[in-house]
Amino acid sequence: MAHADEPPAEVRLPATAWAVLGILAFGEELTGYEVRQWAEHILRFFYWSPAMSQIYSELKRLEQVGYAASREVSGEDGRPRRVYAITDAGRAAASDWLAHAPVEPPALKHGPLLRVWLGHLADPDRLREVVTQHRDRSADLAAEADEARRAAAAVSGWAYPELVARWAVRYHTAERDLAARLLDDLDELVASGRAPDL
Amino acid sequence: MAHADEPPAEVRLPATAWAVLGILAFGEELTGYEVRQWAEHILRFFYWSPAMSQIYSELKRLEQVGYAASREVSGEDGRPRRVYAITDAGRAAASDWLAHAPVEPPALKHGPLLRVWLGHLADPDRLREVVTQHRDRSADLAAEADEARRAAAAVSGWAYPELVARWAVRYHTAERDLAARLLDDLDELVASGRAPDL
DNA sequence: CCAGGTGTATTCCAATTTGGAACAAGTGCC
DNA sequence: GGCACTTGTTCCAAATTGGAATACACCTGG
Repeated sequence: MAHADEPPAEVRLPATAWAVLGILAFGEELTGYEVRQWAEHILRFFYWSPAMSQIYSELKRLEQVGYAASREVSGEDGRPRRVYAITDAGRAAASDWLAHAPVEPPALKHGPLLRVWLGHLADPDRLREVVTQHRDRSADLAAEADEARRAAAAVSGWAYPELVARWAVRYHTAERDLAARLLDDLDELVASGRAPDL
Repeated sequence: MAHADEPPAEVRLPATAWAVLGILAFGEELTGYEVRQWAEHILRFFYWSPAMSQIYSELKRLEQVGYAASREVSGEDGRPRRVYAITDAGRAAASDWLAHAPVEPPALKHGPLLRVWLGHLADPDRLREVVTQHRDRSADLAAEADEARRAAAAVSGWAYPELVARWAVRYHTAERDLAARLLDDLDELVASGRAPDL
């Protein structure tokens, strides 16, 4: 039987919660809104952007379990806002999670590829359009990731985010190239006449 | 005011529903269980594997809106099972979706990278371990995708799935290489002594 | 000075999606 | 005959998402 003075059974949190706590772990006091902006800035290159509503509810949960603390402050405009900061317990829990939690494999939902997979139901020109769009979007993302990388490089203590941003540049560049090659394969398929009709 | 003989307002379905309908669109009558297996086989390389429960509920919904039809048959073992097939309306709706629905950008949740991003909270050896694991898993996935590619190549009419499988091989190979480079960057960071402490 | 747009900040809700367990019945192995 | 495994299906609670709604402050133009 478990006795009472064991370390409190680790609270099991979804990855999203850790991502939010991770943002706080960079040390600033942030509002939910600002957490959202950080997520948009960096996280989005490798980890979807959670909905506002989810960020706010995660912050509340983090506070409930003692990993974050909030206080009400009034901004320059006099409006009250609630800022959150990570606690020591939160930092410890995050470290523990990093050290011990099993790592989920990357989850990918690739809309453009799903379309190609069902290519037999579509017009070849439409497929080209879908893949072209994806290629261009990937190129844009790579450029944006590179800006994020430069921004991270300018901040001391952001060596890891910089590394991740460098990875993100390469990732989205690879996506661009993969899309370009897919486009070639698509053209070749159509040219060869082996494309199943719709 | 809309009049009654317009084409029925397109039912708005989540992408998952289209993926399931897409599996049926390859023409076979399948049980929910078999749909699941197909998803495991191919879809997983570029589109998460939905939960069993979700597949069954999507099938029911597809039947409700008339995109799929089911009948009860008894298998070789005499047990009753419900098989689903796509209808003409379903095929038309899928084509229409392919042709007109806006394409969601790929959604990625990269657990391993999230860990690296929070590297300042972790032991460098642990980070190496996480990334190494990811690199090896990617290599495995690339090999498995290559098998799927060969399987698809053997079936006539599967030109598009084959194309997608080829893309998947390249994608997971790229992931493997990206992980390897990240590992190098990690080592370099630690060697340079610029790694923020935990 | 008031309307309207934009940025900050937060909350609420319905629908989606997930994970997991539970149930059931056949098959193959020892 | 017992046991594990595969096929096949259902149910439920929880997590997650998206979207809209609500404020208030600031700025711009008429």
